[in-house]
Amino acid sequence: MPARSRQPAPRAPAPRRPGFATADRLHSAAIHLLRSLRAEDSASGLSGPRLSALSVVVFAGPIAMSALAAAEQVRPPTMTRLVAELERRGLVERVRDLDDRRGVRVGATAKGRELLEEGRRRRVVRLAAALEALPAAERKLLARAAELIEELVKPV
Amino acid sequence: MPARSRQPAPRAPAPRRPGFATADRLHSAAIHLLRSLRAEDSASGLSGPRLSALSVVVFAGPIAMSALAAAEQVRPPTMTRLVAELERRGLVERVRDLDDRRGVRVGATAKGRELLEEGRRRRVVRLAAALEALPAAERKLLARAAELIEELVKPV
DNA sequence: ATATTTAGTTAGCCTAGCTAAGTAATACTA
DNA sequence: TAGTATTACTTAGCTAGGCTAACTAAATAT
Repeated sequence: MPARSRQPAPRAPAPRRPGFATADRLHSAAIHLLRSLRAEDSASGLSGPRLSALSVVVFAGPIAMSALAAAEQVRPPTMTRLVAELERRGLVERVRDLDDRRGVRVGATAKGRELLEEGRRRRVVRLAAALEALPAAERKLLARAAELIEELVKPV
Repeated sequence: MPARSRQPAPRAPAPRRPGFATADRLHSAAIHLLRSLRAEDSASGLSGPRLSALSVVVFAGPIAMSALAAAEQVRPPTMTRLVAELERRGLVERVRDLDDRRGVRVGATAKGRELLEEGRRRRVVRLAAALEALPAAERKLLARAAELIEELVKPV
């Protein structure tokens, strides 16, 4: 389904499976949650794909182009271009791999790391602020829900 | 933060607010959940933006171009092009507004409605299948979490 | 030594976003 | 009521981000 649809999807006419209605609600909630946080990203000055690629570089340390492309689910030429732009902005560095000189290792610069951390903090702080309005029990419930979702998704 | 990052974001070094850690986990979980379902969309033969626009047309009935653009958070010219393509494929129809003949009403065709419903069903069925592996109590917890999230997000 | 495979890049195409400018219809106002 | 301003949408033309195909260089296998 569309990652950016504005309205909740029309409810299923006949939920044939036990978890169908729950799945539908959870799905919509995830869409709406991420949409509401996305607004924070514009402050970074990076587009979604660039920010996403940077986050993998920061998280996964110096990483090969091919691995980075796979992580971002794009083809190598797309990643070549994204990394070229991040490098131009001084957010990442490309270093020839000494063991295999066909290869390249992409690593984050201090500037790249800082930019990413600020952006992530903005998103999460915004969500955390909303969570503070909830009773502790409901925050707890959401934390547990997050765990369950990660487990559901992991094997897929 | 990037909507499509592959890994969980690095954990916060010092969660200064009560809900910070929960916010961080929930945020990652939502990203991972939607990413895992996105694979189902390719079966529709429509790109994300086209599918998303179609879903609004199906859900919000015959709708003005400007309203559709606003719903999708894009500018009118972008929507003109998306709708032109959906129309070419026989998924929507554009009808001149009789009351205000500057305007256009975009409505879904039967074909468009069917295509959308199939796609949504694929996504939700996939998630529902995963949910069935959980005890009823945990499914219940997730349903409640979805409600809480919708409320958190609504006023934003 | 040569052939094959692998890692990345370059070239060139399409889709999706944008702004600016144009057209046609409506609404205001003097 | 003539004329101006506003509104709804489209067209033109730009950039970014996705793709495949084809190239270069290095490593590996025969």
